[in-house]
Amino acid sequence: MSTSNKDPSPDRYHHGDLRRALVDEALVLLAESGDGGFSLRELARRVGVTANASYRHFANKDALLQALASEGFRRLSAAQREAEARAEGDEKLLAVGRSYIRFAHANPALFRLMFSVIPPHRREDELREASRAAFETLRQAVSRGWPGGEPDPDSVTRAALRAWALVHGLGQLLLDGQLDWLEEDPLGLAEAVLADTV
Amino acid sequence: MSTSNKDPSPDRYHHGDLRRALVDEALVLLAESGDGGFSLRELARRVGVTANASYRHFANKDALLQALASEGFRRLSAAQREAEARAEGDEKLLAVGRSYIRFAHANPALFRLMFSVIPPHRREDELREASRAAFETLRQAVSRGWPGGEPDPDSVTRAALRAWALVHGLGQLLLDGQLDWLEEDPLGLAEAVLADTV
DNA sequence: GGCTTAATGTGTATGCTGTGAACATAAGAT
DNA sequence: ATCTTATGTTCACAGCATACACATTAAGCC
Repeated sequence: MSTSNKDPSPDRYHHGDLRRALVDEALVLLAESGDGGFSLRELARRVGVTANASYRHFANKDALLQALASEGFRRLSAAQREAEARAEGDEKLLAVGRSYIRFAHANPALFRLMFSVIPPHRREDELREASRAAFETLRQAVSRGWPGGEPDPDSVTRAALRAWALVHGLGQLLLDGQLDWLEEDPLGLAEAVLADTV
Repeated sequence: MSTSNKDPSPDRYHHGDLRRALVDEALVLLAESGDGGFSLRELARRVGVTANASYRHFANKDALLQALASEGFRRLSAAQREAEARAEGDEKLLAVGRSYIRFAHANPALFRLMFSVIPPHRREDELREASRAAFETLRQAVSRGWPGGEPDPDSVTRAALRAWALVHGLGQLLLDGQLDWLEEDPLGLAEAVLADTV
């Protein structure tokens, strides 16, 4: 399992696949630092390269963050699809909502990056597409869970929006620590409120 | 309209009431800068004082932010009470929810500061009390809107949590720009989804 | 009035950050 | 072998939070 397809010897001037190494380590660093303490310099230090080396692969810090956020949306989308596939009948939509909350809980800094740090109007192509696909996954789940036949597309969108707002609110409260005050564990509380509502 | 109760002449070494001046201008600066671009130095520049002067009144940047967040919770609480008082009968609870969303919309950076920038476990006394009071306001509204008589306190708390999650999610999506894609104005869309749900 | 003392603002310095420009080195094509 | 392009390094700069020593002012006491 070498870090590159060219099996480079150590201590060479050129890294091999610095771009991938940066993204991989950035996901780790982001998880460790909360999104405040994430710096390009610290990232470069960890990868074992100069602070400015990353500028050969990303125009600036924001471009790196866009790549991370895109990766996040792809993983969220995958998690939602798996949850829907695994659950049975009426439980499917609830399972999709739960997977959203769990994703937030498992990846707090990445979640914030995806939704709050980079607002939609600053998304570049890759990120725009990845986020669109993630919402579409949710919308499809809502559509397939529709009671009775052949729903009107606008109604589906509206319902998906409503479902999104709920799980997003729960996820946000959860990872802002707004739910840790009682004996219950916060994640469990969030999931219980979701189950109550749906 | 002097800046102090002592009516100081201009250009004096001592400011008069620097602490209040800092808080007031900080709220303006916060609104202008989004919460990323808020710096103590810029704030000091605007108030016409050295960067370090603020350290006589606040231990550090975080202490200043705590004061701002506390002020935010007091205003949110007041907005919710007014909304409840102004509305009629069944509309009361919906009006409270709407006021929450409107507060977020009108004060995006302050809202983020209150809920995301300073997590509950880092709140100092003043802020802890102010935030507690704001949630209590919402809880009371839910309690008074209860159908039938004498609700069980735990049920009320659970229902308040559910209502909170919904309006918080809508507010968050709204001010993250996640709702500006269609013809409709985002605030209107958020309020419509709220009205659908309640 | 004249003195002391505490409150408050200033100056200077440190170590972090993102990022631009010039340069060095390596890899590939001809 | 030489030229070109990709990639990493060095140096430089401005802005940030913040610590420390100092200057200035206001307030209390005689």
